[in-house]
Amino acid sequence: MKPSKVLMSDVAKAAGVARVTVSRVLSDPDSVAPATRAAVQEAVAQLGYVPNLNAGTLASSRSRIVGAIVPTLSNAWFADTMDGLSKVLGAAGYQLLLGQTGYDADAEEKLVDAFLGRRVDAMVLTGTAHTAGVRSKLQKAGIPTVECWDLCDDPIDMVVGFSNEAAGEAVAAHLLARGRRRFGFLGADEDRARKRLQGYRAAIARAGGGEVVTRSAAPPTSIDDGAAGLAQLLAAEPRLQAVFCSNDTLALGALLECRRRGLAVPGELSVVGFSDLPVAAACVPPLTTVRIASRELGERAGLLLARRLSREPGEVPRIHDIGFSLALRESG
Amino acid sequence: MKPSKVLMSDVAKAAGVARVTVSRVLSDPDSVAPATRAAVQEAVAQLGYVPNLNAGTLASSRSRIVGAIVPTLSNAWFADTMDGLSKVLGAAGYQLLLGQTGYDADAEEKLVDAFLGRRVDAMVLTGTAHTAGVRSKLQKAGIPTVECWDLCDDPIDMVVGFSNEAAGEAVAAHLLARGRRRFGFLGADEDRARKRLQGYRAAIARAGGGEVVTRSAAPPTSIDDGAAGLAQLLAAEPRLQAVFCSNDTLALGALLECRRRGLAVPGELSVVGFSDLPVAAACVPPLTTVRIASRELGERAGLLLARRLSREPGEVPRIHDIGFSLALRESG
DNA sequence: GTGAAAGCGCTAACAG
DNA sequence: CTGTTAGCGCTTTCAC
Repeated sequence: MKPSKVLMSDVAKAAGVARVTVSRVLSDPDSVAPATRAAVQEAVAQLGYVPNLNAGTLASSRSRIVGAIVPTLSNAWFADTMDGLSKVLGAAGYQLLLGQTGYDADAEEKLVDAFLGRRVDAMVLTGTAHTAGVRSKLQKAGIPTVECWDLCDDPIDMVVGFSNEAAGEAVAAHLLARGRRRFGFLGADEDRARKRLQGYRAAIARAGGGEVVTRSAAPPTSIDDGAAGLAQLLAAEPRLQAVFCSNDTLALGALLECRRRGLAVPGELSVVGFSDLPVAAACVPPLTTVRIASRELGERAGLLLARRLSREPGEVPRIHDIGFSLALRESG
Repeated sequence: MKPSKVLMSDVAKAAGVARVTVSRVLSDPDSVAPATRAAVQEAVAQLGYVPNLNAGTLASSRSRIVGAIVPTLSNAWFADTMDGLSKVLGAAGYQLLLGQTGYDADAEEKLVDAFLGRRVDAMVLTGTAHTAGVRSKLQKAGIPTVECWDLCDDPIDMVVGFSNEAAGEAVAAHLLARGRRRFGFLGADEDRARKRLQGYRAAIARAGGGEVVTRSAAPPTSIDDGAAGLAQLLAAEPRLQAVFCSNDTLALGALLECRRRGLAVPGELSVVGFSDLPVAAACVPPLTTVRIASRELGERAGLLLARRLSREPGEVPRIHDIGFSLALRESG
């Protein structure tokens, strides 16, 4: 059976009014006289009327849908961001069209095309590295857009995130302060991880700290990647004193490998992660990591979009630094 | 600037054909003569035409969108299922409209209304416990629907999952075989966790195993809930020998609490989790848990829907048991 | 406060 | 293989 063939005109007839009136009751109840409104609402309930939102979208060119694109939902940090985003957007009456790129920039552009074809009212992207096409299409579309999980000077529209370079520097500074001298880095092979490495490396170089031994794995990275990566790092530099992992999953794997080898953490090796997953506080030893408020990041993005979409007074700033902090625990 | 005001008629004019022809080139290229097709494709590229999919949906009543509803994305198991679903659906040319209920059945019904209003081509729900309205609306809509993460005899349309009761029984059997006698259960306060408890309890009773001490927390549950819950369980029954947690997050918390108290696991207490998160194998001690192929579950759901949506020959079975297995590790 | 008319941009039939 | 004729079901003016 096809979707309830009850149309707005049926409701109108049942309530003894014109279609527009039904439409008004649905979208702006206060613009209709209480008695009329009640009659319409009853007819709607009686008939079980389900408005076809696509028709509405076509007529009004407002879809009440926002598109969001993440590399993968399997990384808890992105899932948390989407959780926050979806919650806020839902409360504001918007729905979430979600796509995954698998860390592929071309896949991202295809998703943008598809979402734009859907006439989404706004877009959320992950990161600030996109194809030229993504930038131009989004700018041409002129819809509110927020890029997440990083910062940059010339966002497509808005950015909400933190400086990945600065986070890397902060980790280096911390490790340096703890007296570590031989540094390693274990990363996912993607833009934001590379920026963390950049900051880390720069701060270490500035302090005269020598080379950073590096290994990276194709994202999405796993605990096993972390374990294997640490083994490689250790093979390349047996005297390694500290390793910064571009995410907590890798760090958990590194910790696991240390346990297997009987390598004392942080006694012989400091291990630092990134993003502060809940398990970071519960593992052995508790993981020192960079705390990112992933869910709040998504909520913030949602709030910004809701504000922009509501065409209310006031300019909305383009750059939103939500910062980060070091969660100092025992591993480093 | 509004979305590129290039219409299909503009493309048609530029290519010297009728609108339908453009439409055909876009939806079924082979149905158009090569020369015409090429001309149209060039015009599309030249003008940067972005078809308005909402207009198409309205005219054809096929949206190429599937709606999915989960309690929360913050639980890795649901996020993984959505990852698998989205991947498969994307490959089949469908997009994912995602909603979170926060474990609220009424919220679920509202989402169903909204999605149906969007004329989604199919729906994916979590669990088999829904309001009567959800059932009837979905059945009336007559779209392919799959319920996930559980099993039942009379699905709305299709189910793909496993028996939560049987999983609970299997855990009990395992613990019983290991000689445990005083059982506890730590659960999230939601349908599937309750079913796991049911099976667990039944199997224990059948073996003459006495009462099961129980504590539950409001979902989504955290590691802290697990730690606190174990403390409560121990307060109620200090001689506790085994605790089955309705998910790995709670189990991780329980493990943490044991460590704090110096309670030997599994020496003094067996701890068993559920879902087999990646960390389950990496924590200390490695967690015995019930392995659920969360991502494959989502892929399977996507495949079923794709098959049904493609109106190809062959009936599609309604009930799909993907099973579960015990991941026996050290904690229990 | 309510209604009438005129589309929104595309696809479904059916012709030719 | 291509074009013509009608809508899909709602919202938008602009009157009254």
